[in-house]
Amino acid sequence: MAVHNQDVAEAFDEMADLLAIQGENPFRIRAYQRAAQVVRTLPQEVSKFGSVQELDALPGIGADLAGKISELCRSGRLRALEKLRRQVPPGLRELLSLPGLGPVRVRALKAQLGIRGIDDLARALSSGRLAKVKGFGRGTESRLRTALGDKAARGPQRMPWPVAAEYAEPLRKYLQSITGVTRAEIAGSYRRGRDTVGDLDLLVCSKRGADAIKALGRYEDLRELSAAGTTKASGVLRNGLQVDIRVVPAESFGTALHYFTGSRDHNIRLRRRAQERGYKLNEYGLFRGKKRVAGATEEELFAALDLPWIAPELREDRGEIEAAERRALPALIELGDLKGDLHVHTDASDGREPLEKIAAAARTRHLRYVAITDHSKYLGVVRGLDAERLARQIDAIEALNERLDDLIVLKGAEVDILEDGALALPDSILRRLDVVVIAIHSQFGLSEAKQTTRVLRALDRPSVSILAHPTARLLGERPPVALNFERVLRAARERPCYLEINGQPQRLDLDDVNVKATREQGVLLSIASDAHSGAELAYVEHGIRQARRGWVTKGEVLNTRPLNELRTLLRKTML
DNA sequence: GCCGTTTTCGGCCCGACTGTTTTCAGTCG
Repeated sequence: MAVHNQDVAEAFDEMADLLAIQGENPFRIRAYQRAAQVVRTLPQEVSKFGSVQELDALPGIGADLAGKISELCRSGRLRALEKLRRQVPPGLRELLSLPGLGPVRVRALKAQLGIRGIDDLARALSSGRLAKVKGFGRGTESRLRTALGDKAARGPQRMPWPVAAEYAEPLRKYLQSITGVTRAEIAGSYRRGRDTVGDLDLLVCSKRGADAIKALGRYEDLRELSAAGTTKASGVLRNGLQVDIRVVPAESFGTALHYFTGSRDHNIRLRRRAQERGYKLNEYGLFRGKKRVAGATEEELFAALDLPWIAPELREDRGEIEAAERRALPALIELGDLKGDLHVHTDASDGREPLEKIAAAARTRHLRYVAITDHSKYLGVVRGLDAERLARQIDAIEALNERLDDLIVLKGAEVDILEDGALALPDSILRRLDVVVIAIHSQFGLSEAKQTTRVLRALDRPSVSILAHPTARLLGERPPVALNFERVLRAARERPCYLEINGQPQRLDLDDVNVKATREQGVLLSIASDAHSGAELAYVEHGIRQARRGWVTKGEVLNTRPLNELRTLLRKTML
C-alpha cells in the first residue's frame, strides 16, 4: 500500500492535535502542523525521496520529522502516533472541532468529568454536569448545545469558490454602500482563490467601525450576528456561510488586507521577516517603535520589507517569499491571455445550445478559436455521439467555418476512457479531428494501480491531445480518483500530450498542487470552460485562478498560443 | 520540533473578543 503525502500530512495533523490535548509545548505542536502543511502541498511524493537527508532539506522538516516520514513510508506505521493514540481517548480529537473548545478545555473535560468523546459531552450537557467544570458557564453550554445540533444536522462544509462568490460579491457591495465606508474587500482564502471557501473574511475601510457593524446587522441575507465589537464582528448567512468582518482606518488598510488575506503560514513568515529587520507587523501597520512606516497599501508593506508585491494566489508559504527575494516570482497568467477554449459542448450531446450559438458567444468573448468537444456515445452520457453523428458534426463545423472570418471552430470530441483504457470511438474518426479530449466518466473507484494503467493506456492511443478533468473529482460529492499522477505526467511529457484545468465550478480539476506539479514537469496545460452553453464560456475564469495558484505563466498554457502555433502543438500529439 | 549574517540554545506572529475574570486565559483567525 503506497503511502501518499496526504497520509503523512494527516498523521502529523493528528499528532499535533493529540499533543495539544496532552498540553505539550505549543511550538512543538506548531512544528507538526507546519510539517503537515508542507508535505500536503508538495508536488512530489515524499515516498519517492531517496534519503532521509533529502527530506531533512525540506522547510520545516528536521532530522526527527524526516525520520518519521521515512518510517511511515517504509512500514506504513508511525510508532509515535500509535503511542499517543493509546494515551489519548480517540473521541477527544473530534471535540477540538467544536466552537469554543480548544485543547485546554478538552483536557479539563476529560480530567474533571471523564468525557471521552462527543456522546459523553452530549450526556454531560443534558444532565447539567458541564456547568460544574471550572471555566464553563451558561454561555459556553448553550453554544456547545447549538454546535452539537448543527453537527448532527450537516457538519462543516466548504463551498466551491464560484458558489461562495454568488454570496460574497453582493455582501461586499452592500458593505461598500454603507455611509462612512470608503472601501470594502473580500480577503481570506477567497482572495487567494482557493478552490473551496470555508468562510468569508471581509475588510471594511471606515472611521466609524461601530456604525458599519450595526449596518451589517441589517443585511437581509444575514441569519445571525455574534461577536460584534467596534472593529470586528462575526455572523452567519442564511445559507450557513460564516462571515467575519473587520473595520480599519485608511492608513491601515493595506496591512490589514494583507493580514486578512493570509495564509496563516505566509503571514507568519512575513512577520518574522519584519521582526528580523527591527519592525513590528500587525494588521494596523508596519512599525519601527511607535512610528508607522507602512500600512495604507500592500505594495508599500512589501517594499518596506525589500520585496516586490506578491499576488494573493501565491501566498501559501510554498516558496513565494524566497522567489520574491530572488526577484524570481512568475508573471502569472491572466484571463486576457487566453486566445481560445478547447473543451466546449453543444446540444448535439449534453449541451444546451446549438453550434452556431456557441460560436457567436465565443466571438463575443473575442476568442480566436473554440473547440467543439461533444461527448462520445457511451453508457452514462446521454445523447453521446457515435462515429456517424460525429462525422455529420465535422461537416457542419467545416461549413460554419466557411462563413466565419474572425473565429475558427475546431473539430473535437470528449471521448470516454473505457474501463480497460480503450477509447469509446475508433481511430478512423478521431484522425479527422483537430482536438481529441479524453476523460474518465465511469469506474471512479478502481485501485490506484488499475486506474493508472487505464489512463496510461488511453494516453498511449494515437490522436489523443488532452486529458480532461484528470482526477474526475466533484467538490463535496466525489473524491479524486486514485491515480499515480507522477506517472501520468511522465507519460504526458514523453508522448507529448496535455493536461486540462477544468473550470466547471464543481470540478476545478486539476487542483493547485497538481497544476504546479504539471508545470514543473514541463507539461503544457489547457485552461478550459467545459461550457454547456455560451454563457458558461466564462468558467475559464475559474480555471485561470487555479492556474495562478499553481504558479502558471502565459507560456505554459496551450490555449494562449495563436492558432498556427496551437495547430503545431496539437499535430505533435497525432502519433 | 525547527532554526540560525548577532544564536547550536533560546527563541518561535499578533491582536480581538468571550466568559467568567476580579486582572486574564482560552480560543479564534
